[in-house]
Amino acid sequence: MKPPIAVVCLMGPTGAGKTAASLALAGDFPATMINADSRQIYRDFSILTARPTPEEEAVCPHRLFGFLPTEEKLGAGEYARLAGAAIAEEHAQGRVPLLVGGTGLYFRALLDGMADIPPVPEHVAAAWRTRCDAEGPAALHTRLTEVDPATAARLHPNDRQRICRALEVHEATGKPLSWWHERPPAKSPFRALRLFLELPLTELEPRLARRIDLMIEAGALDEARAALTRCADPTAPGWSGIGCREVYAHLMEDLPLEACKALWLRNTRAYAKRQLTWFRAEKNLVRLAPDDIPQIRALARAHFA
RNA sequence: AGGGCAGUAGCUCCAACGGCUAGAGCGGCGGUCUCCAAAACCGCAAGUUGGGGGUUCGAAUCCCUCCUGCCCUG
Repeated sequence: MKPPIAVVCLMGPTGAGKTAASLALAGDFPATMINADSRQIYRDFSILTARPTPEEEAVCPHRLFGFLPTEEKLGAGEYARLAGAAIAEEHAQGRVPLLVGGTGLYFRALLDGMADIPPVPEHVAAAWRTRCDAEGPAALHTRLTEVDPATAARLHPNDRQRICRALEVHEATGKPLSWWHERPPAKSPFRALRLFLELPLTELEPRLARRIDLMIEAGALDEARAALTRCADPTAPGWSGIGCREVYAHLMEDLPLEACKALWLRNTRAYAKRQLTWFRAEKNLVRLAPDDIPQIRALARAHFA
């Protein structure tokens, strides 16, 4: 049994300043940034997902940023596999992994592990989604009650996304989802310091508004136009990011720029709020102010020592 | 100035003939989350129905008046 690998995580709502804080740490260690953001993985959306700039990326190695085409998606399990492998490689080379991102589920999958469910073939998943569209989620919920009563009991009849997931897992593996969940996940190979950069919504909102203007100045619209030439399907996974879809509506559906920006801000704000809700319930977090760089550095130093 | 139309939750709007506790979507607030997660889902709060008066057992709804906005005519 190998000793656990020490990692430091910088978590927090969008716009809190995670990237800036992470760069402050880069000078203290031979750091490698590991992306833990489900949007910054996309190759064609750099500005729109607030990815580190090329200058920022030049400071130290960055991994799992901007590698996925727009039409592909990355589930939490697959993310955990990739990130886990990247961390092990970096650690083996004497580097210090710094996980930076705002996707709570990705952190959970990587750090706490998930049930070891084999991948479900896409055609199986698609078939259930199609059936759900035709029959409605309540009908499938009733069906789920028969094959997996435990899961059905905790899912709302309207929750089509999770009902379909439970049914496809049952079909693909022959075991109910609850059976998989009962098996404890493997012990985490990481010793993680979880730093949560917290900012109340009232302070976040003006920052988010300003960031939208900065993104547009930085060429967000041109970035979206370029992305369109590679993938023009607005339902593709990469287009579902906040900012991407509003800009798509502006470019392709005559949404005026001002309306686009207003919608963009609302959606970003709502997302930040959901993140705060998620992390509020999360245990083992050290909560600190995003601009408390000395404290962040001290905690990281102590953790890696 | 005259005529017409409108005013209902923060926003956009629905409420046959006057008749259950004035509803919905969005937003807001709170929550859930073990593989679409910047996703998906759930709960809650919120209205002196522009103001005032009148008719009526009962008015968002009918009548009068005032206020505000839009349109038409001059």
